[in-house]
Amino acid sequence: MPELPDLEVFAKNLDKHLSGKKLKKINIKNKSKLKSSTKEIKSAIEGSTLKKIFRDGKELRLRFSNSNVLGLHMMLHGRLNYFTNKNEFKYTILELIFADGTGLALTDFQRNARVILNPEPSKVPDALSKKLNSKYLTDALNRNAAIKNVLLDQDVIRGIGNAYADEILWKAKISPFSVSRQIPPARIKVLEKSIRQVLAWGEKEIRKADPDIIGGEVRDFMKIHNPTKKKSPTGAAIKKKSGSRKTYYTNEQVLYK
DNA sequence: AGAAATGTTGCGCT
DNA sequence: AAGCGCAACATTTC
Repeated sequence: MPELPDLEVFAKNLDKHLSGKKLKKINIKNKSKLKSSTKEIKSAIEGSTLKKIFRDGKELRLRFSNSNVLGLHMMLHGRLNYFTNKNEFKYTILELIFADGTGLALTDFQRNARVILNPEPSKVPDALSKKLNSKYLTDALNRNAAIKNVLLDQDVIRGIGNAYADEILWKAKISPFSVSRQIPPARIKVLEKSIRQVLAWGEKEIRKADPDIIGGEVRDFMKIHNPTKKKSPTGAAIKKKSGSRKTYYTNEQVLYK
């Protein structure tokens, strides 16, 4: 269940481990969520050398020497696993086998992880991109939706998920239920900073906890979106609101409405 | 042992 | 008619 900081660490670790290797074979074990045909994917990248693995929004991308790109979206439960010789993981969606024998398997017990050949470039800024400046945010927030929903909207900003949205809003001292249009300009600037700071902090904490991680999750360092904590670092009681996703917040956050 | 978790899509209600 | 909330996806982990 990775969010942006997790994916950022995975991408860097995978890149270090796999870049420069030649892809010998790709086996697609589950086609249910596939947009392109197996044949198209195989002919696009088999025999090509992996140049770079990076993150874009909530996707991992593998770019090959012939410029073809394989996008991987983990959805809720997808994970990546290395193997040698034989892939014995359950729920495999696809496996990549490199010329030196290294294997990488994408697994998902829910079978929702997605594989996309040559994903369309998006105009929506990534949460860590420079295009996400105060002007963009001010325009994007000019609507009546709750601010948390705006942060989670991948058509507004790509990469923020449920847990980090709570952390970001606590840091910015904005209630998740604030009407985004009512947030004053000075607060929007604080929000902009908080997005970058919280995501960078998450990445650092994940790497500290598990330097070589390429799958799964590290969450226990979270200050607010954390079921084991009762109080924020500044001593306010953490409240929870259930919905389709749980929201954690405190009274330290101002409700603009 | 039952609830909670995570992202996206699509639908229905207001 | 924008915005919200819910169900579904299916299993693991606590």
